[in-house]
Amino acid sequence: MAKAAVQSTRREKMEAKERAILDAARIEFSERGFENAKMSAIAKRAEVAEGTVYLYYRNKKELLDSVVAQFWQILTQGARKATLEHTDTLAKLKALADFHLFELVKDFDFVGFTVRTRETGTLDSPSLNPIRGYVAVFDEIFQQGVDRGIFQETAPLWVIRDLFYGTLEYSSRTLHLHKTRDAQAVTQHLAEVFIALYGNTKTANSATGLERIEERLASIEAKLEVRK
Amino acid sequence: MAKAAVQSTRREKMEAKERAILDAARIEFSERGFENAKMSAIAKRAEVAEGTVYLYYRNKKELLDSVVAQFWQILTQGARKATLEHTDTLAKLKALADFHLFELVKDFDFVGFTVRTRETGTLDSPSLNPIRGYVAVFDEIFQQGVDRGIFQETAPLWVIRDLFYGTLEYSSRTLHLHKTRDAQAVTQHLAEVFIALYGNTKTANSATGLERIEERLASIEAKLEVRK
DNA sequence: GCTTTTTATGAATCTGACTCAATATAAATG
DNA sequence: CATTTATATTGAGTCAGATTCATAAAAAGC
Repeated sequence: MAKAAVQSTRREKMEAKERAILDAARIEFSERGFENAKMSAIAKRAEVAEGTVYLYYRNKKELLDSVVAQFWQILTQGARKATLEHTDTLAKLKALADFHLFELVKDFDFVGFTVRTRETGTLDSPSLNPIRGYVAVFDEIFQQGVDRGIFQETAPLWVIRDLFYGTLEYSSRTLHLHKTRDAQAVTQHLAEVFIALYGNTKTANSATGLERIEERLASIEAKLEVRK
Repeated sequence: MAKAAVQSTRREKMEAKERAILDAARIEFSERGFENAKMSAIAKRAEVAEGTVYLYYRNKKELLDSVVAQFWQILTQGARKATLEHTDTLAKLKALADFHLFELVKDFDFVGFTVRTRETGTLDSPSLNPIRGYVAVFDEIFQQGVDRGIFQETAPLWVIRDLFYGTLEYSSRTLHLHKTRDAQAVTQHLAEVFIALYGNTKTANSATGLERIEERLASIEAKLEVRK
């Protein structure tokens, strides 16, 4: 009994230390960026010796990876929560877009180097997994829309997903640069894109059906044009 | 005369040296990435002493900024060239998308840290100007489409632009990770987005025989699908 | 030619990531 | 509880590489 208690205390101590280092790193990286973040400062913030950091993380880069992974995990939780508050698929999508964009702009400086990590990572890099979990949130919502018959997959899912996240991520940069611009304009527009492009005509009335036909015709014309 | 010749030779020498350093830096950064690029290696490649680099560029970061600026300038030239080969606005847009995506995927590792520079830069950072020049290419094409009456601005231009570049940039990451995926799927889809969303549908038809028309449309779409 | 100004050099400095021999702490054993 | 063994922590020392600066070379001015 006593033995178990001691052991768990030991493990807990180490876990607490690891968490302290990770928290310290997140703060340091956020405040200074990757280059200017000092391992010594992280160690001091976490109240451990410099060498101790290296017992938990192989090097600075790996520490960053862990911080980034944690960031995406927390983001995923938030996205799931924000999304569950709605039942309508389009409302869910809008909520996800709003949440995502808001978070990206809020933690902009931080997200900056999470992106870089993604870039330098290879396909099977473990640092990609949290991001996979995050994009899955979108996939599930869209799939639900298809199941419910209000969306149709007019393009490969990954293409649609990339349009969604790509637009939001890029927009977060411009919104960061131009504080006066309205984030709602982006998500609102994105919602319209989804209605116009993937909205299923079966549920529509005859008046919007006509518009859909015109769009489909235009789309076909474009395909023919491009193919030449 | 002799004096002028000497002066110009001198300036030319310095300009050549500056170019040599910039070229050396571009190669070194491309091959090793920012972190692993060594200033000493850049100096050696440019055949100057290490200290000389610092006469032309304040530090490593500023050297990177210059390389990035050059990159976007060259990209802008290429985009203009690719775009001028078409007269139809939609074809121009498609060409720009294809060019942009192709270049991003090709120089993916390099683009990686150009993005970071953008992120860390402020609104009036000079390193942003080349990117401004680049996005202007899109703006001009879209504006032309509006003038010609085939596009309508259903959202603020910056929102539309961000959707365009955001989708492409994000997709370039996906394409880089999944080599098997087809870039055409992205640009094709993007072209459809533009038709569906911003395409001007002035030419309305009477609502008679709606179902017959829809049947024929489905048939045509199916044929197109098969041809892929 | 000689003086002044500009440009180039690379050894020396400085910073910060990372290592490792020494030390402390906890668990196991008797 | 004392002792041995295993594990965790420390921080001074190493090392790589960016940046500086006293000195030298080259060019311009006179």
